[in-house]
Amino acid sequence: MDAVHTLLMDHQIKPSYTRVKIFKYLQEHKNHPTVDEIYQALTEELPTLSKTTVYNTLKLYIDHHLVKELVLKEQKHYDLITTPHAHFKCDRCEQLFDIAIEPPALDETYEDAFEVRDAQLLYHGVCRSCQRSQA
Amino acid sequence: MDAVHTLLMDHQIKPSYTRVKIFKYLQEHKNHPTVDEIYQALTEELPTLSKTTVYNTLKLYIDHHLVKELVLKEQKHYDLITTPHAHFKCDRCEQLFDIAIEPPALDETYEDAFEVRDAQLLYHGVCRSCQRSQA
DNA sequence: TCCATAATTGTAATCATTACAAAATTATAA
DNA sequence: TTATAATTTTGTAATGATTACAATTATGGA
Ligand SMILES: [Mn+2]
Ligand SMILES: [Mn+2]
Ligand SMILES: [Zn+2]
Ligand SMILES: [Zn+2]
Repeated sequence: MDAVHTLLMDHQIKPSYTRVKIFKYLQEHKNHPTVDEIYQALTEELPTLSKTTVYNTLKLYIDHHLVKELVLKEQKHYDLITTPHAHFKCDRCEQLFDIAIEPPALDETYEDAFEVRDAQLLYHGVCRSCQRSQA
Repeated sequence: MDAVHTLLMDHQIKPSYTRVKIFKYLQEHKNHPTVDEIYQALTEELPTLSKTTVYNTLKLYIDHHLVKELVLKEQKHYDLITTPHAHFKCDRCEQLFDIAIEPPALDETYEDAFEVRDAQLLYHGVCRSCQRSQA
């Protein structure tokens, strides 16, 4: 038996050959690969693999909280307020709210490894009025 | 004299009619409008306005740190590590690094206004090796 | 007025993501 | 096994925001 098999089965996901391959690729490449990187890497071993399958499979894993999507950009928004603050985006109504929290500074561990020029802190969830307008 | 005029002039930006209009729109709409929203709102008053101009003008303001771009999504990346942590993205080499910082929790002020389901903390800048490979 | 420069426009290209229907595979039951 | 249903995978086309770029227009000084 395979650990990935049992993990997927625990989540009611049928461990098809392709799905297991994609999962194991993520296990062996923790450096936040893109869809294209996953596709390019696996297409040798799985010559009939399609990119849609990679998208579909990742969506499946994300829905089961087995994989996290790093959402780094989207339709851009513009803010005249250039002082540090955070934002909350409602996943229902798509509204964007200001949050008066500053992104934390990097501590000594990272201080000389990275020169930070900008930080973005984004919360996702459901805003109050959208919570109410549900049952 | 106009405050926007002088502000732009201070930044060596010629305060053309269009540029002033776009800037004032941002001043009067602080809710993080998109390019399309800006364009749609101004196209009545400026019938010959083009979206490219909106893009160009915003880029100009961003370069002068008069406007901040909210980068909320981009080519997606996938992370098998679903526990809270932050990321640093190098603007030169595009590499993505893990940072062992948890996004701060929302305090009482926001606690019952927003139901947070996810948080993303992203730092931008230049990584060590890219700093070195410069003069 | 003439000319150089800058600003603006419009269209086409790019490219990641999504939609969707067809094809292939797998599971289930007769 | 064979038929049938359900699921998985595929391939292509659509979407839509952003960018590239060349053409056009406006501006300001000589
Ligand atoms: Mn804001
Ligand atoms: Mn990570
Ligand atoms: Zn909402
Ligand atoms: Zn770098």
